[in-house]
Amino acid sequence: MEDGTTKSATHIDVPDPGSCVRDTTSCEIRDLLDRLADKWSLLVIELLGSGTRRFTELHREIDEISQRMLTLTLRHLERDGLVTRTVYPVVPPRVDYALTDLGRGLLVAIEGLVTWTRAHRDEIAAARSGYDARRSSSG
Amino acid sequence: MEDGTTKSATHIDVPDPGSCVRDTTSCEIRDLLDRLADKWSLLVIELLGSGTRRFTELHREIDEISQRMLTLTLRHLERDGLVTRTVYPVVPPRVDYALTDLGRGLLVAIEGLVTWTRAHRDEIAAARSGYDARRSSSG
DNA sequence: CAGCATCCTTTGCGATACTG
DNA sequence: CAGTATCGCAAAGGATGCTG
Repeated sequence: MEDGTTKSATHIDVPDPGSCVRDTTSCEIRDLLDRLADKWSLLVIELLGSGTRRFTELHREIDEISQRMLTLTLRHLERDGLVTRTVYPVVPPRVDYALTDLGRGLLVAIEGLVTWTRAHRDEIAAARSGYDARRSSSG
Repeated sequence: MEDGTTKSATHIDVPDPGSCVRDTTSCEIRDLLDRLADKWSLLVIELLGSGTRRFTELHREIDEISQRMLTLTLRHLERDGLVTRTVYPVVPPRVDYALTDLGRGLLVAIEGLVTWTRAHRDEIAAARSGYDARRSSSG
């Protein structure tokens, strides 16, 4: 368990996600998803976008997250070079998390999507209602 | 199983994803993830970005996808108003899928992320190598 | 061709208890 | 405070077989 060869389910062992062979769009999207398409990464990035946080601060701000998933998410982001982890050798321990330049660049791209979502929420809701109505009434 | 009340695991029954109560960023991100953060949605949207496709064409172009997941993904996107599904009453059957205007708008936002990913692949790969090296050599 | 239904495996995640 | 280790469940997704 000391090296990366052994697969561990829960320990802080961040395996190489979908190392994609060919250089297709499919690959890039898979890459993107591996990095962001989990339950918490985007949210953590967004929060860190407004400034450095300690572990517990993040935990409080999200609070539906378990410490396990917060740790896992942060390690994942750290590994990808999106956030920095700074440990202060004090008691009680203090660890700060912040976005890197790379992470801030990604945040910008993410904001584009968030903005789009915000702008088109109603249209999507309407589409859903229409779809559901259509298939429950007749077919 | 005829209406939407019964939860079915595999049938084409697209339940309301995370209907979020409060109107926070957290909510919007959850919404965004519910729509895009599965294994195939982004890829399908990208493909349809270059033109209408039939079911089988999509299946061929992705080909690691199962028909089940392709169907599920398309229904999901259709329900959200991102793609249209056009059935031609011919034998053998023919069904065309295409992006809606809404879907094309989303595609633009997605392209931003894909572009970012493409531009920073190397940095991320380097960050990973560094991280892994650091933690396997000393700590 | 374009699905639907069923079974089964895998993965993600939460809950909980423990530690430097 | 900031984690780590283990357990267990639920949801996602794959494989296969059947149908109009």
